[in-house]
Amino acid sequence: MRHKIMADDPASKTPRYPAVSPALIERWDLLQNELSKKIIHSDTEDWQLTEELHGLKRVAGVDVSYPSKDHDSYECDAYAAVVICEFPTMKIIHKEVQQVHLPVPYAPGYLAFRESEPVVNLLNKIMKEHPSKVPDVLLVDGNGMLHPNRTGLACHVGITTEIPTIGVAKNLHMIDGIGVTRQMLQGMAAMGDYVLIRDNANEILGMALKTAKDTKNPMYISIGHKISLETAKNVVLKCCKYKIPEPIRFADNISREFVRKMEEKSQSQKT
DNA sequence: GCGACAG
DNA sequence: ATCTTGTCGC
Repeated sequence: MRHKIMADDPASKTPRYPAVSPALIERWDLLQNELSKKIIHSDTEDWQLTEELHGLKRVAGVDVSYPSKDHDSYECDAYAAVVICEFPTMKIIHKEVQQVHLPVPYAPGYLAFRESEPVVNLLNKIMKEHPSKVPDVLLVDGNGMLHPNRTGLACHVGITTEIPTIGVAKNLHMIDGIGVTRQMLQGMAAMGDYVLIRDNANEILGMALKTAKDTKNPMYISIGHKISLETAKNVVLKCCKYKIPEPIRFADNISREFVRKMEEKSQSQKT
């Protein structure tokens, strides 16, 4: 059962998010419950068979950045970016950036309905125009199975593109009251240390993973599609030079850069 | 009892 | 997600 979210609470003085209609939320829940049945929780690719990930050639990161003035409105324009890196060197071999229109707001638990379409479109473009550069695995900023309906953004993107995906979140999303306490994280000292996160039925949803030596907070990793959590952890660690895995960090930088340029341009047009 | 909630 | 300065440490 889901917790009530702030956007649905009319008594809230300062709603954190624009309201999404209950009817739409209901449809989204149904869609996610259907999608969750299609998730493949295990390794399906040859490169996933060894600890060294022999045969893994390309890892991509995706991100969407927003203009500061629009980020809290119902719909807005944004920039989506996909950066493909060579594995394991993390050298950028391809990037795609595109201005996109997002027709619905962010609502906790339903990020995919805002961001998955633009991301999938970019990946489709790559498959069509640069088939030799299609990534073997995709790191998605956000959650996979570590999600109220076990179907976060990474699952949506993985199922529609059929590319193995991993959810990589900087913050923990509240699920059925499950939190990660300081107590749970206190043993994590070295890069690669982790704590499994389970739901009330004791099913493993993901993990808190220490991805760099000098970070206080872990990253939250979960599977999206066509990969095991163990392999997902392995991929993420091998992509990390800093706290954020390189492909996501690059995609973040590039999409932000485009937002900045867009804002400068609209500013100069006013004057 | 209230509040917590990926980006 | 975005707004933002300095500051502590290797």
